[in-house]
Amino acid sequence: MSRLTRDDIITGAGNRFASHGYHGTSMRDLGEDLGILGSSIYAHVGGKQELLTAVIDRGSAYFEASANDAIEAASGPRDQLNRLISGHINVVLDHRAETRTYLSETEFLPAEDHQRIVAARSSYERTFVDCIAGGQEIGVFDRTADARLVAIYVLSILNAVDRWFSEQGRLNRKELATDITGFVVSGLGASR
Amino acid sequence: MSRLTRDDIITGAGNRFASHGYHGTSMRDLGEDLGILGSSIYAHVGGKQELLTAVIDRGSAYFEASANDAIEAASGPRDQLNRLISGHINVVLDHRAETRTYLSETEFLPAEDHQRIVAARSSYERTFVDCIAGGQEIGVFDRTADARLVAIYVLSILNAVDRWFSEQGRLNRKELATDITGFVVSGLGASR
DNA sequence: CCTACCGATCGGTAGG
DNA sequence: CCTACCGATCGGTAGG
Repeated sequence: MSRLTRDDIITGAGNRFASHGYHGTSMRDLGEDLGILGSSIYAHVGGKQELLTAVIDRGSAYFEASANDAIEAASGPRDQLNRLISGHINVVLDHRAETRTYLSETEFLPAEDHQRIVAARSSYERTFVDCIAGGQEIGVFDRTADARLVAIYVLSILNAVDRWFSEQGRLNRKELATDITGFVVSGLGASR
Repeated sequence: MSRLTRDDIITGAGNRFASHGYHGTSMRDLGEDLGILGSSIYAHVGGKQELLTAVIDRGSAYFEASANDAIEAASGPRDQLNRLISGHINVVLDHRAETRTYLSETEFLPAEDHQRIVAARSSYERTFVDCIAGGQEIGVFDRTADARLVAIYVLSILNAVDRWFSEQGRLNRKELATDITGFVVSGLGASR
C-alpha cells in the first residue's frame, strides 16, 4: 500500500460529495474511505472547501473538453447536436462523482470559484444554443422554436441521465444518445 | 407577534433545506430564520429528521394532487399531457422550497420514509407513462417511441424548471407549459 | 418558548 | 501520515 496522492484524495472526495453531499461529508468520513485519518488529509490539501473546488473543476473540465471535441469533429448541426448529446452522456456516466458534485454542490463553492464555474457552465450551454440556432439558420431545425429554451430542455434531460440510466438496461449509451437526439428533433410527432 | 405553529416551522425548514441543503442546515440556523432559539423548535417537532420528512411529504402531496387533477379534467391524452405538464410547473413554482427539497434531499430521509416517498414518486411518474402510452394506442403519439423513456425526458425537463424560469421572463407559466408540450410532441421537426 | 446545559462531532493545527 | 490536541458547533434534553 503506497502513499496516496493529491489526486487520490480529490477522487475520494468526489465519491463522498456525490453520495452524501458536501455538507454531509466530514473530513473523518473521507479519511476513512481513503484508509487514513481525517487530519492526515491536510498534508495534501488546504481544507474541505479546496476539495470541493478541485472536484467541481474536474467536472467542469470534462464538459468543456466534450464540447470542444464535438465542435471539432462535427460535419453539420444535426451531427454536432448528436455529438454534444453523446459526449455529455459519456461525461456523466464516466465521471459520475465529479459531475454529480458539479451539478448538485456548485452553490456551496466559495464566491470566487462559484463565479468561475458558473461562467464556464454558461459557455458550455452556449455551445448547445449555437448548435441549435445554426441548424435553424440552414433549415435543418424548426425556425419557430426558441433555441435557448430547446438547449435548456436538452441539458435538463442530459443532466438527469446518471440518475436513472443503467449500463445493463435495454439501451446502451450510444442508443440512448440516438434516442435523445431523435426525441429532440422529432418529439412524439414524426416517426424516428 | 403570536406564537409559531408546527406548520410555520415546517415552512421555515423547507426554505432552509432548499437553499442550504438538509446537512447544511443547523437547528440554530432554522431557529434564527423563525425568530426563536434552535432548542425551542423541539417544542413543536421531534427532531431534524422529522422536519425533513414533513417538508418532503408536502412536496410529494402537491405532485400527487396535481396528477389527480389532470386525470380528472383531461379530455384525451394530448390534453392530459398538457395538464400534467402545466400542473407540474405550477407545483414547482408555487412550492419551490418543498419541491426543491423533495427533488434534492430525498436520499437523506430515514429508510422507512425514503421507501414511501420513492413509491409515491414512482406512482406519479407512472401517470406520465400511462398518458403517453394511451396516446400511442389511439394514434395521437408516435408508436415507435418508448413511453417510459419519453416520460423520463419530460420529467427531467419539468424538474429543472424552477432552476431557470423567471416569472418576469419572456414566457409566462402557461406559455412555458404550451412550449414544453409542443416540444415533446413535435421536437425540432414539425412547426408547432 | 427560554435558560442552561450535555456529550458528540466538526474543521483544522503543531509537532513529529 | 500519525499523535494529540484545540475551540466551535452540532442535535438534543431537563426544567421551567
